[in-house]
Amino acid sequence: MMSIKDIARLAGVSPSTVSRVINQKKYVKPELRERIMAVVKETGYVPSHAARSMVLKRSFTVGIVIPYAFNMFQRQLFAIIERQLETHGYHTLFFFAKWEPEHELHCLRRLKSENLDGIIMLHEVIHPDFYAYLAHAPMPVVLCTFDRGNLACPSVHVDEEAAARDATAHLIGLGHRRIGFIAGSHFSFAAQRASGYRAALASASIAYDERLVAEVPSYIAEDGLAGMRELLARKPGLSAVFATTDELAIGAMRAIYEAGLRVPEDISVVGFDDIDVSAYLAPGLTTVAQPIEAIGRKTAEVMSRLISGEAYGDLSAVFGHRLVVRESAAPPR
Amino acid sequence: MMSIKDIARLAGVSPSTVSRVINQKKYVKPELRERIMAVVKETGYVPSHAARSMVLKRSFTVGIVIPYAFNMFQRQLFAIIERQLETHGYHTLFFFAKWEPEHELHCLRRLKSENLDGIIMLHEVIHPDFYAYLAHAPMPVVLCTFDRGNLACPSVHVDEEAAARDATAHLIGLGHRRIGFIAGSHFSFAAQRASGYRAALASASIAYDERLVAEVPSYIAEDGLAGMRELLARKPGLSAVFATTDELAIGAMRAIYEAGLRVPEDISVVGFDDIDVSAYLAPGLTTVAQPIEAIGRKTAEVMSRLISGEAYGDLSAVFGHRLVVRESAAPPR
DNA sequence: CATCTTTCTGCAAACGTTTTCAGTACCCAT
DNA sequence: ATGGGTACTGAAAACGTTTGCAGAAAGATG
Repeated sequence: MMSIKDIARLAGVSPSTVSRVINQKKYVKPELRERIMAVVKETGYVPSHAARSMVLKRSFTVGIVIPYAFNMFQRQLFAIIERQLETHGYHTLFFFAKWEPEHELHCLRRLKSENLDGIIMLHEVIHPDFYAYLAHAPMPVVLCTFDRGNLACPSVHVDEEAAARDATAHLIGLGHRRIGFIAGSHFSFAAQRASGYRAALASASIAYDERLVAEVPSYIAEDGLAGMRELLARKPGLSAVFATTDELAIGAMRAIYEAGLRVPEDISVVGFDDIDVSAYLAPGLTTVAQPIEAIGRKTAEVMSRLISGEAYGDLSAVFGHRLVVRESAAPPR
Repeated sequence: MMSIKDIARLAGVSPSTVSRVINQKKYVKPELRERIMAVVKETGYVPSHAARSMVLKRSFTVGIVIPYAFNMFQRQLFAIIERQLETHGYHTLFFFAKWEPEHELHCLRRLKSENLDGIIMLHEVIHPDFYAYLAHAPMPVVLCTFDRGNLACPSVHVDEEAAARDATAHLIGLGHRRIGFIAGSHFSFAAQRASGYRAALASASIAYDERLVAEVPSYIAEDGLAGMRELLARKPGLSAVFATTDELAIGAMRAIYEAGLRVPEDISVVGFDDIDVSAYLAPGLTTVAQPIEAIGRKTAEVMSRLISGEAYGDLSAVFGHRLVVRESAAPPR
């Protein structure tokens, strides 16, 4: 590949001058500038990122750690963050982390090797070494969609518990009393949504019944299908179900359909996240929407400010949620 | 950050020796090796990717160009490719390209700057400069999900036209005669699927009627909704519709639902891609499945072999498709 | 005409690695 | 003792950039 020396040779100048032209520094004779630019255009020369990042000791790149099996909410979110970071002048490097300590270590190694300008965690990890690194990382760290008390970095998220409470309360308000719950695992948002579910029941003086709860290992529609099948098999006489994510809700709706029942006539369904497809289902999925665009923008903005040297101060943000009422939840018959 | 010199100093050896230990070369006294490894462990030192890639003139990284607004099929596919590349020992760098020539140029610049070991195109581009670069790129290029005659690189894909023909023929076989089509744009797969639709009609001696065709700008459910609404508004008396992608089909199903009609009783729907969610819709979406796992594996394998120096020979692969019959298509009433 | 800026350019060092080369120390066979 | 491997180690160059420094040329000021 062409290097800056080749360009210098072709233009009959020194590499320093070429560098100055490329980086738009002052003090280069217009005539030379033009001649060099012409050579650059013609050869299609682009400076090596590696060399550049080595001498500048920064890469203009933000690393973003996301779950290997990201769900659609996360998919939308990281696309937004990527776009926003680009407008702030940063590239984005993705690190897919499996839910396995050793793979996380592998990720961590790469993370360290890339001398990033910042790290966005869109994913909670298991390995303590990972958190230990984040706590003392030489670059800013921002947590997105979750919080972690013992980590002193800003975090951007919604009040998951309150949101789940509202979703459940919506079903209660419609007159439901026997409300199933498809619970997720691993991540703190799952626990928070679960406790929102319980809190809503409690404030309506409805006893918590564990026969109404199915815990599933992951967040894909398949798990929602399995979870709902199990719930139906237990015959706890439920008239509604709240799922930890929209994808689980979609699977649950399928299970209800396969059981020969109808949504919402026989069983109401409420999800969480308001992923793109939820509005296009038939019936449309009632769900609680996170302000995904705002979360993504804020995350990128906070990161950008931290990189520019702003203090950690309190850049955290907790956004409000919004119940999106569609057709999948109705009063019980 | 810690550099190899720091490790050398701490272990009381020269950087060369540390390098040899890290890269598991022979000829290092076991005692030294241990001492150095201990320091590496303790400090959490990881070699700089930039410095490494500069001197080795390779980055062990494959770039993958995907559409900015990737659909769910592409999302599944790039996750598979990423996973496979990892097993081959390569990292993956994502380049999101918008459907705009200038943004493609921006991508191209980054692509050049990263001294990649290979490039996988999961996305067709517009700008001729981009193709010009690919044609003479100093690293292997593999096209995935599309082909391009004038580019001498391997490509991995299905026979889009045959697949679309089968999908349409399925509807014809069920007895449909007035079959709508929601056509996509930009990409060659859209044109190929469209010609498959026409070919199926032709072999059943059904006249092509452009009032049955709605062209949409993108591939999200929203476009399927709009396209189907338009088709219904034209009142061409259709009893079935074939959509260029599953996401368009989902939007179309929603439009049918909103019109107070039912799938498949009033209108049958067939999609293309078999994305994850299609199996969980109610009714399940009849669609044509691409062997996504095989496509992803093959793409990564071909890339890996090319990087290892294998000749371009004929590494291309055309995979077969499979019609997945679910409940969204039935005989007309 | 001398001096001082200002504008411009190139040399050389630095960034963090890998690898060639030259060397040292040791062992073994002459 | 001499020679020749073999096992090991470090100095130094190289990769492609940026930038501080020095110096040159030109213009401005006294």
